[in-house]
Parts: sequence; C-alpha cells; structure tokens
Amino acid sequence: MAATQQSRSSAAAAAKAGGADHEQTEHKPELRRGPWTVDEDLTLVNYIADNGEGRWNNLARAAGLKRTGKSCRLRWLNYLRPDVKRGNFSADEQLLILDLHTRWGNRWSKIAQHLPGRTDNEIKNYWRTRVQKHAKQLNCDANSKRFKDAMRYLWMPHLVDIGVAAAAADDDDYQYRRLLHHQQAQQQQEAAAAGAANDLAAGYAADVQHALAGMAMTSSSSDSLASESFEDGSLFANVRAGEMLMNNGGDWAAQEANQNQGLWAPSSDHDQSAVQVQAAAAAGGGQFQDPELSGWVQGFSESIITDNFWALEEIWKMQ
DNA sequence: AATGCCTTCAACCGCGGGTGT
DNA sequence: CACACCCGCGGTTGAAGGCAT
Repeated sequence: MAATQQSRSSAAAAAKAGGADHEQTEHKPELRRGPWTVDEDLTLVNYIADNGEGRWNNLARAAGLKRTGKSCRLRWLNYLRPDVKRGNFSADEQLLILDLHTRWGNRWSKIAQHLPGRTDNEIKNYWRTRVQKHAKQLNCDANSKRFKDAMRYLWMPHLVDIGVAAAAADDDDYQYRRLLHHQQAQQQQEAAAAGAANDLAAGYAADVQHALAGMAMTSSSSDSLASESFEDGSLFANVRAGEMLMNNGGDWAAQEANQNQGLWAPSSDHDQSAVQVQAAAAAGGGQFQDPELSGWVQGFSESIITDNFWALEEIWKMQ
C-alpha cells in the first residue's frame, strides 16, 4: 500500500507542490504541499532520529524541510512513525472501534489511544468509508440505536468468532518504514565511519526508491479488507492483536466494569447474557427480549440478510 | 479500448485550547 | 491581561486506482 501511495505521491507531488500554507504563507512562499517524496521522508526520519520529535515548526526549519510544522507532524504521526501499524483492521480492532465509538462518538484521537499503532486519521477514514457506508446500506444512521444494536447482536458476535484467527497480512508500509529506519541507522553508522555522508545519502535515497519500486509491483489492493484481514495468521498481526487485547483491552475492560455502558455490555433492556444473545442471533433470527429489536432483526434477516451475512466478506460486499 | 463513476486514504484546512512572553 | 505562537483535533478535499459500462 505504501508503495502504491508513494508512487502516487511522487507523481502528484509536482502538481500540488508550490502552494502556500496559510500559517507561513507570507514569509515562506516556497513551502511545499501535497504528497511527500522519499527524500523528504528520509530527511524527516533522520532528523527525528537525531533530535527527537516535537516543536514541529522549529523541526521543519531545522531539518531543512520546505514544509510546515503541521505537515511534518502529520507525516510522522500518521505514516513514518516506526510503530504505526498499517494494513486492514483486524476483527479485534473493528470490534474495539465499534464499541469505543458508541461511547465517545467522533473522538478519534481518544479512540486511537486504545488501538496501538493505529492513528486517529486512519480510524476516522475507516469509520467514514466503511462503517457509515454499511449503516447507509442498512438504511439506518451509524449513530442510531438500531445500527448499534445490529452491530452488537449481529456483527460483533461474528467478529468475535473469526477474531481469533484475525491477522493483518500484507504490510508493505511496515516494510517501507523498516527500510527507512534500517537505512537511516545504516547510513549514520557508515557515515560516521567513512565520513562520506553526502554520497551515502544519495545512495540511500536510490536504495529506497528501488525498494519502493519493487513494493509497487507486489502491493495488494486496498479494498480487499475481509480477505486480507483473515487469510493469514502472521506472527506480527497476532502479536499486535494480542497486545491490543491484553494492554488496551484490559484498560478498557476496567472502565467497562465501572461504566457498564459499552457496546459489549448487555443493555438494561436485555437481561439475557451477551453470550446468550449472541448464540440466539447466531442461530439465525433468534428472539430478543426487546420485541422491537427482535422484530427488526427478524425482518432484517428475511429481507436483506442471507446466510452469507455471517461471512464478513459478504458484509463488505454489501457495501 | 475508452470513458465515467466510485472508493480509498493521505494530506490539508479551520478552529480551539494551551503555553510562553 | 493581551498577544503571538504552537499543537492537536475533527472535518473535508482531491488524486489515483478500481470497476462498471
């Protein structure tokens, strides 16, 4: 994906570059805008490795980047940071997003704090492009009780079932950042030894460009969420999913104990346990204590949902 | 093959709050 | 206190690839 985006970026950079940023327009007419180039990425990564992050406007100037501090911060936090996790959301992550959004609404930054490696921007995009669209497909608002109930009793139980095997497989962006950081470390080491930093920088950029070209050849489509998410239990993905559940899930669970108002918690209207409700739903149009919900789910099943509803792939195909 | 619409997501924008002087 | 600057957040845009016709 990164490779795809990066190649897009390179192609589009010239078209968008040269614009003026509102913050510093008057004094810095040469400021670049639009997609970042590999060279800019390298400059930013190298500078942060040496000097740390923060003080973004100063950082941008000191690093010699013709970018606003804002743009540097965004690029680092959303893309270049070594711990940014790319690729499709796992079932666990989807569950968490659904739940946390019911609590906090569009507090993307707060939600992102509970999904290690995910950025607020990514979660926001996920919500807007996938979840809202799904809600629209079901003829209800993503913030409506009806949609939340559908998520709680239909979608989430299924995600739980398949979440065990969840894995975000292809991670070209992770490889890209690994390459950047590896090269950056190697560059510093070699430069220190040979005192030939300039030549190395050129070779480094060429190496990255070459690697990116290779990635572009093999990068996968970005819209095959379901199949990519669950087809391969890669170690990395499993570890990260585990981390999320152990660390942040734990934190969230503690809050849950206090608040008992999350999507997972059976609402006061339903005295069945969540497991029972899930089992009933999974059995196909089970009866809920809430007659309105029960009726709606049943109608839902008859009119729209097929057996394939339980395949996540089919959920997304509905969009 | 050509065209146009749809989808995705990186990047930008505007704003509010925090901090320093 | 007032002002300027910076940071971070949420909403929006637009480029590019995918897909249908």
